[in-house]
Amino acid sequence: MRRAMSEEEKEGRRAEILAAAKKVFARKGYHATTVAEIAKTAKLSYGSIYWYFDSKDALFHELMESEGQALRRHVTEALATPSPGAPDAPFRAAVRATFEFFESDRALVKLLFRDSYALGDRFEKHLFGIYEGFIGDIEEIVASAAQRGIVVDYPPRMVAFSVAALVGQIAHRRIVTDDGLPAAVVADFVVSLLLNGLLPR
Amino acid sequence: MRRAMSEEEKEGRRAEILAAAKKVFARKGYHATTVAEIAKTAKLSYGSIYWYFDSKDALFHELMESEGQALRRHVTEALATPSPGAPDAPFRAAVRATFEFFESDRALVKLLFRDSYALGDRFEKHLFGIYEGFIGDIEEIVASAAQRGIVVDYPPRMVAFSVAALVGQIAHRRIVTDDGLPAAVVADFVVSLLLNGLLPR
Amino acid sequence: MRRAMSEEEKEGRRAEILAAAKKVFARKGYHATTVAEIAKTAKLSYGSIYWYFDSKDALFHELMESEGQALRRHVTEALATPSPGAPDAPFRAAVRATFEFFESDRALVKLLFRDSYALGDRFEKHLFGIYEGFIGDIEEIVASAAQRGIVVDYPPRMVAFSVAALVGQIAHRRIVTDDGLPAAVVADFVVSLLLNGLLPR
Amino acid sequence: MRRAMSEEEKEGRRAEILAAAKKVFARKGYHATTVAEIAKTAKLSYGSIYWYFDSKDALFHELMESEGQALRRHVTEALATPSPGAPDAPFRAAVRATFEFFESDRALVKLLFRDSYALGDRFEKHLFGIYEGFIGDIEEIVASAAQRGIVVDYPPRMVAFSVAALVGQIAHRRIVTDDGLPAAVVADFVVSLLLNGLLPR
DNA sequence: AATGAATGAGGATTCATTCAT
DNA sequence: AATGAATGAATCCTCATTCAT
Repeated sequence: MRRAMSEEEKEGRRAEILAAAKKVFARKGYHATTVAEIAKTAKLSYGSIYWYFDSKDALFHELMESEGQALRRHVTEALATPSPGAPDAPFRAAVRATFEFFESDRALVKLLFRDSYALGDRFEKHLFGIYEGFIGDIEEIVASAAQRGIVVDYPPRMVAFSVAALVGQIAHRRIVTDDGLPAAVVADFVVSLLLNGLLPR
Repeated sequence: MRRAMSEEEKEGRRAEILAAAKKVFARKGYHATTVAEIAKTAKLSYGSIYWYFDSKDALFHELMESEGQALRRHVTEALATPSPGAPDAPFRAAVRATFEFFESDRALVKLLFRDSYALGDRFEKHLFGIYEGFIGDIEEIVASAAQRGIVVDYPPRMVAFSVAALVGQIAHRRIVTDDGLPAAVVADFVVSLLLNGLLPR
Repeated sequence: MRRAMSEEEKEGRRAEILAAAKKVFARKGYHATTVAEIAKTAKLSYGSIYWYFDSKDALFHELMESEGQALRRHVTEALATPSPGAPDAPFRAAVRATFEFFESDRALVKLLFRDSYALGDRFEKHLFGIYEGFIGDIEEIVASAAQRGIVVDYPPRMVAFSVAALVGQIAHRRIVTDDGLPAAVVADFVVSLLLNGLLPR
Repeated sequence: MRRAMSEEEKEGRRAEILAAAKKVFARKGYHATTVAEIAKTAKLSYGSIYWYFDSKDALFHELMESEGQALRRHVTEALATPSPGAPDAPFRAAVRATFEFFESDRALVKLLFRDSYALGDRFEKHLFGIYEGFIGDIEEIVASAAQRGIVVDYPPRMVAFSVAALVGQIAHRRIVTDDGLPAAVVADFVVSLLLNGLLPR
């Protein structure tokens, strides 16, 4: 009989499984991923996954949740760094930070912009919970910018969603098709499109 | 029907099946859709589907193909209608036509912006064939606008993709979450964001 | 409305279908052969087979029957030709005729020595009806030879079966694997083995 | 059993499944046998078969392989036993051993001389690998006998095949039709036919 | 805690056969 | 007589989940 695992140990194991799952989901997509392969990648045996997670579904949900949080954390941190100069600087920084985060983590992009669609109704609600948190972060920036007249006066939630969607889609496309463009050019383009598009003329 | 069918009749039956499949796929998503349910929706028996299509996969591919073509046809037609006034009018018209087409066919949106991810590698290549056709149409407009100095000078394919992606994502979001906004407002917003974003200042 | 077919016409059609079936069964084996392919090979439409035959099974049975009769006819004719000389001449002739018939009709061999096993119990009884007829023909020769002291005194039915089986198996093997031997050598071998084996010392 | 199995235990379970499969295949033939029935016979649930074997096909292949090996082992052992007396004794012993093995295992005979034809091209190559091994064993005996002038000088592979085919066919016939003969008489007959047939006069 | 054998529901696909025309 | 669309039973295989050890 083995001794009880401490909470941290258990959390550590969970994190390992989540990391393995992320890798496999990203490579194969939700449906083509089997629990067996996640276990194998996590160097765990077949059924042990179920000691840490209730189901494949639950594992996926939790993965999405944690990835969503990581994304938010990253963007929030980027914004906390004071950006000098122009009044549109925070906005610019947020867009750039998001894009760069996506560029640095292709598996995340696959998860958010491909696999998140895999579960249909079963996930849609939950996904939107996560995603909406992120959108909400951006919304705040947008709203405050709008108040100061820096951004056109459209429903801020929609504006925020547009930002997230555009950055995400472009990042995803770059993974699937090779556009041959340097990341910097694409980042400039996205920032420029959104800034120009949203700043009042 | 148990007699020889003319080519048109046969095509008609195929179209019925495609329509049924579209309905079911849109409601449930690719994986949750069973061939049995498509058959039932098409008021056909199980195996008859296989008289008209080689497999569930093939049926899905063909559906995507035909939906992609319908989309392109719609946008192309909207552009053919001469739009009076400002030089950015064709561009504006294209964006609006796309958005309106999406608004008018929610199942199409589900198919293009959710189920198209369902097949993973098995479909990615084919999907991009279809989708890229559509992107290519937009690219032409963008490129010609860029030449005339109406649009900022960014890689036109990326610009085109951004347009398609943004319109699609916003339309999709409206289906999944109720944003409570009138279609006209959203259409204005999209057009404005893209036009302002892409026009040189 | 078409005029009634004469009996001969109908028989002709049946024969065409049987010929087509023989070709396809021989190429693919019973189970891998679909009724559709038989119809296609016979240049007939899908369901028409069922106007001439009750089922795939019945078609196969009838085919085997007619092939079995052809085989018997051939061997009987060969024996009717008076063979001069040695008293073992008729026996020799029968073996040779059988082998040559097999060499000349590879599809027949596939049918008799491969596909006849395909139906399991469903066919075993019937097959043995056919096959036993052929064995019976040989048995007569064997029995009369035995009476005249030309052949060893073993149960004639078993002797007859051995002859048929050996010739058949060797012919079959030549089709499946290329033994590189001229037919004449193989024929000599078979005749020699059987004759020596069965003649009293 | 829901605990880790040792390698031997696992092999044991595989062997149980193979035994169950042998029984069912022999009774029904390859195509009429369902995986469900094999599972039931092995007192396992449906999907468990797939824990041990990749497919029905693979199971069948492996079964044939192991049966082929058992056959060869048996004949080889019989030959290893020194047989006294006449120089043709080893040959006589081999034929007898083969026949007796067939008599003692009717399922084996069904498998080798009926079901081996069931898979068509999909199996022909593999079957011949197995069968040819067996033929090869006999060939060696034949070739050495031929060198010593004990056996007529015909292509030894063909001679070997003839031996195997004749013994097999006769054994198979005895299973399907009741010839009413004691095994000893049939064994004598086969040995006598082959020996006389193959010894030089 | 961990293992991996066992389970069985679920779903795609094939194809002989039927039958309206 | 002939057609070929329609039917649906039959079966293989996958894989999430359970559970004895």
